[in-house]
Amino acid sequence: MGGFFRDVYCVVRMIPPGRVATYGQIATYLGSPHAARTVGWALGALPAGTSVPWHRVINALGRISASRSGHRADQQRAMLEEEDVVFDESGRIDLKKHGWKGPR
DNA sequence: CGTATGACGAGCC
DNA sequence: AGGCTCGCCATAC
Repeated sequence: MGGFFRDVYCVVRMIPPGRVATYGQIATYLGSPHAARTVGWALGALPAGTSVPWHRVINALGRISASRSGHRADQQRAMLEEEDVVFDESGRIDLKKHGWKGPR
């Protein structure tokens, strides 16, 4: 289709509120289990105010990785807490509890 | 067409 | 448990 990005956005849009998915999980779903970095790159290309729930995507450690070049990490955490996602003392999410199991 | 980049992941120390 | 290194993939230049 238009490209890998569009596919990434399509999958991210499927993630329901209160659930989170990892970059690798999305990459695997798209058929490229080793393209996790590219997934993160696709999300980083999203403009502010996008309809894509990019905040529901975190790394395999259950942690937010967006703090690199912008304070979006703080915003991401706030948005997730709005959806009842729980963070532990280390700022990590329990993927066993909030992890997205995929589309049904 | 070759090199560099990037919101990752798994392995090793 | 926490931090560092190498590997992988899809765009940009």
